[in-house]
Amino acid sequence: MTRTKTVAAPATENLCCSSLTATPLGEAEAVELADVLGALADPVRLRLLSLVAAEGEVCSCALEEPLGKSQPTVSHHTRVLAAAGLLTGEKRGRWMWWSISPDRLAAVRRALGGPS
Amino acid sequence: MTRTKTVAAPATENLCCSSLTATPLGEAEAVELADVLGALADPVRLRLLSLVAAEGEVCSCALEEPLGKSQPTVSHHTRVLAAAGLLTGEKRGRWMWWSISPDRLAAVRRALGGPS
DNA sequence: GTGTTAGATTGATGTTTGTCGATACGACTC
DNA sequence: GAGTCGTATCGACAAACATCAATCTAACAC
Repeated sequence: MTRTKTVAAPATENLCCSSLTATPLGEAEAVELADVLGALADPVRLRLLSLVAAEGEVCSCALEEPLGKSQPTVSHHTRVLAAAGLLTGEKRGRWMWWSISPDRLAAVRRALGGPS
Repeated sequence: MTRTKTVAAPATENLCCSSLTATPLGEAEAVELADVLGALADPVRLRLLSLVAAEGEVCSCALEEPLGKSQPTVSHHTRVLAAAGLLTGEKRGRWMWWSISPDRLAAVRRALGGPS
């Protein structure tokens, strides 16, 4: 009956109150923000995010070819992005469907000194 | 007579036209953006940027203590940030003064899907 | 049940990165 | 000139990371 299971909890970070350009960043906040930015700081993951954003929702199997990476590598990258809260995965039958978490990306922009 | 010398060219990247949420990101654009994000994806560098942003202009020597890092390490991080175009250095006498390049940070936010 | 397929996990490997001690360079003072 | 002080660079080392082949798991079809 094609069960549905949501996966990859949005990590424990909240990323809510820090801003580069505002008050001096605390150690813990810096580590949090660096983690998310680290998830973004890879060309393959950026293109992956971009593909998902363009389609709205993408199956894992539809990522290997445009990215030119092996299946384990794609799985690794989706995992990293999901752990950073940037991607949300939902398993439907045999397929894993990914969509982006727009709030999370907005939080990163805000932490980078964007409009609150 | 205390010469002034500007240092650290803003790198060759322009980072002008790419946006994660718009059209699919090309390989080259992804690498460019990943480079800048990689420069940001470090807790020490984030705190360094934050310190500079708070003060407006900071001497290298005033960074070692609040960051808790050795002089070569601080020099390494300022170099990485300057190479990414996020920091601008100006040597005045024996001291190196750093300030942030706000345009660059704004470009990163835009590339991350912010308002154009 | 068997076979097939999509995805995750494991293990290994080569590369990159953060860190610091030692040293070299440049600007100043005397 | 000699000495001092702030930075940059070099070399080394450990930790983190991207990648893929091999394997395991889960969901289907028959």
